[in-house]
Amino acid sequence: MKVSREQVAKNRRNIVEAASQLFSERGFDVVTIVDVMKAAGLTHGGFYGYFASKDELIAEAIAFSLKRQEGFIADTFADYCAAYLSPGHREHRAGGCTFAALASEAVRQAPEVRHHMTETLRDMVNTLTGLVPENAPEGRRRMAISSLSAMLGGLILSRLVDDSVFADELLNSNRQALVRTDR
Amino acid sequence: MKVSREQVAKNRRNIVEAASQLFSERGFDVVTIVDVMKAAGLTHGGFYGYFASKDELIAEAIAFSLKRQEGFIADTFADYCAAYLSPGHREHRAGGCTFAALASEAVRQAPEVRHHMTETLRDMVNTLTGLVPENAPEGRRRMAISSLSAMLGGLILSRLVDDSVFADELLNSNRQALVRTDR
DNA sequence: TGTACATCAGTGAACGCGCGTTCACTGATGTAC
DNA sequence: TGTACATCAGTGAACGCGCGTTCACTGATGTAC
Repeated sequence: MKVSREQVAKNRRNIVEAASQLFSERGFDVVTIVDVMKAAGLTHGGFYGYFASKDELIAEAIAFSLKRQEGFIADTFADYCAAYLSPGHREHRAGGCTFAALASEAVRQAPEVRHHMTETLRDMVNTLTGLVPENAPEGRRRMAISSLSAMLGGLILSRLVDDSVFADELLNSNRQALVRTDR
Repeated sequence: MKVSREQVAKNRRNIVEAASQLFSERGFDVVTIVDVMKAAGLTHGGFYGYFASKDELIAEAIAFSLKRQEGFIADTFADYCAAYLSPGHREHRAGGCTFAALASEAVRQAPEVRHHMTETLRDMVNTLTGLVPENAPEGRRRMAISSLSAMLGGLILSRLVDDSVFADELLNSNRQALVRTDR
């Protein structure tokens, strides 16, 4: 049955948001269109009224994930690191860092998706460059890049490891190493 | 047709090695058994004479990848970083670091696979702890963990980015940040 | 050492299943009068 | 404002395809004499 225009807009948002979360949690290949539509409260048949293909949904879902990620701001470098390297972030794959969630799979997506991720990463580096506690300006950007890399790697490893003590150590050691270089 | 015992052993090794490379390049879900068997010079029907399931192959292929990875040694911390953060490693997903290649997908594999990766990571941390240029012993382990995280994150981002200048910067900044902290 | 035969690794057709995708149909929406 | 009808979002059955997996068959291997 036909639904109202507002409902259509709402459904579209629900589909993209559900896809964004499910892809981040389980990956592009594992999550099916049936999964996404069910999570959005619809049946699979209606999908192609909104998107031309699963790939189109993937592109839009990643765009949504990246946009939400840009809303993540911190007042200080230490706050940024503490939030990124927190157990909460480790447990919350769906709403966390897109790069950490889809790290090794995103490389194989459409050029447009990779490009969008590249530009978002550029923004993140610039943002962090402004926060980094370092005097020399060219050292600041370098430190932003290395800090971001360490946080990403640390979070990924912490999620992978099956020993909770080791997992916590991976988070804490990275945080301590990053804030220790404050000077 | 039946083949000799040596050929059987050789075929098994070929299957595992082909799987290891293909999984690292393209991921577990994308690579099919037909792909693997073809790469090993066989047809798909023979697969189940060697393995009970695709999951069993995945476990063995990862074990192979991790074992090969353990053969990667460096004399100094700087050498280790330079080799890991090299353009060659970035381009060579198939034979490179398993953690970087399968970062976000390995989490969803069998507990046994995650456990194996955990123990290998532990070994890598210990190895690097011995190489790290730092006096305080408890600072050495922390530095090994943060360095490994930064290298992993840096390599993953460098592979993801669609701008080669930015990709190189991600590698170089990480390397410089790591060797600069030599003291 | 040579021969006869049982073994069994490899082949390729075939299976069931679940995926992405299509489509005829339904019935609420929203427009025209 | 009320009514009649065209529109079209959502449904669920159905499609083709490729996947993991099975199996009857083949013919080289390796063993028993």
